Amino acid sequence: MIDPAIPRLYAYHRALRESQAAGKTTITSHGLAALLGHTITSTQIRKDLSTLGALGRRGQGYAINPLVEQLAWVLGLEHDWRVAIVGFGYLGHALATFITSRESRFKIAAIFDRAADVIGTAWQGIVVSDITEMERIVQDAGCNIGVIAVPAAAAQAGAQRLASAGVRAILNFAPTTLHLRAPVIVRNIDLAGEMSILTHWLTAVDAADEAQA
Amino acid sequence: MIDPAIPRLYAYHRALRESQAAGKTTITSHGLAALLGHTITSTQIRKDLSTLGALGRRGQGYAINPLVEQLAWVLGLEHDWRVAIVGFGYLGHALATFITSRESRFKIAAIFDRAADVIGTAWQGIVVSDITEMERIVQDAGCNIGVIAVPAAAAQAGAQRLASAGVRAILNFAPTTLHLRAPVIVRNIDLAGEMSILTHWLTAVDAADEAQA
DNA sequence: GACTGTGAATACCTTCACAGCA
DNA sequence: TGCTGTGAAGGTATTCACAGTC
Repeated sequence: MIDPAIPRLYAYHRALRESQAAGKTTITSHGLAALLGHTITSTQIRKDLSTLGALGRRGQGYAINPLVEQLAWVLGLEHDWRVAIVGFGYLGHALATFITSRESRFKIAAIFDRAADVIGTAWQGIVVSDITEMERIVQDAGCNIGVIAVPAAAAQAGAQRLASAGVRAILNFAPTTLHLRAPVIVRNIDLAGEMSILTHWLTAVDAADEAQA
Repeated sequence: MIDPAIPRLYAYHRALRESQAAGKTTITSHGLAALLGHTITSTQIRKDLSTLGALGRRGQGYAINPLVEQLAWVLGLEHDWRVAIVGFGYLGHALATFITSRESRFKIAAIFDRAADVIGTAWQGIVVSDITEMERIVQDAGCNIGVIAVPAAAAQAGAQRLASAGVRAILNFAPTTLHLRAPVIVRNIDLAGEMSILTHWLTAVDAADEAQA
């Protein structure tokens, strides 16, 4: 469903923009790999970039500016995107701040919560609305991306409302599987799952150490 | 570096615990696939589970209880883990709540921030300390997992402090590449990167629609 | 000399197909 | 019959090796 190159392309985009900000104008595939902490090989980088067209100069490296532009284009970062946040607790709040501060192409266009004491308050000029009004407000605001930041129990209902309002891309922070039939892409960010990867690795390393001793 | 089966195993673990809570005692690979919204095939599930040992009964399915135990063991969820949170803004706060509420094996054992008005305040009995004191406090508290929830500019310094205090697993929410030489596993959760995957997909779908029209 | 671009080789992961059991 | 467990097949992503270019 999703090409594994895309997250890499985004990583390049980010690293290159940092280089750009630092005043660099060209970079080699090796240099980029170093910026990324050698989590990606230079060969991989060249393969990925070559699929975007031949943007490098043999013997020289890549010109950063056109590369950043090309990557932004492929990643869909040339449009503006309007984001609806569902759930405005600490997490929702953090995400709203994060999204707007980092990537100017993303605008928070609607915020929803269920708690009476949160509804009606405003954040950056956006009034928090009741979840039951989602369909109407999401459509009026023209949101095309939804972020689920509610507890697991409320996630499915929230996602359905987003989908029926026409949102086709959802970032889900609730630790539950969303069941949607519509053509919606869902990215799950499962904190506990990520923690498990760490704990698995830690125990695996410990076991290896003991076996060696 | 990390086996792609691990996130799946965690997904099984989660779904099975839900089944357990619902009073079920056995499940088939098909049933589990359905719980997961068919994001994983039943064949894949059987392959994964068979690597843990032959836990199923042919013709019957799997007994849930031993399976959950086995999965917890493989994932390292049998120990208790002590987590240090670096950065206690909205995000750090959200993560602290999330981690403790969800998985009883994870205890927040130390919290750090740089802002004077946050240092000294307490959360669930844990006093927020200055980042400069990290080495000592992390070691005293016996933290084995660190969570980076500070802005990108401060992430590298925080991670280095964690690593030098002996933390070997870091969950990084800052949108930057951490450069650590020690044997530390880092999982990056890059919100903007995830958003890019969505925007790429949305633009790709739009392009396909237009081509068809 | 240095670095890109890419066909070929490899390694990896997933799916298929079916044997084995209750 | 129903479902697991698994060798074999298939597909996909990564790495290698080197030709091509500045």
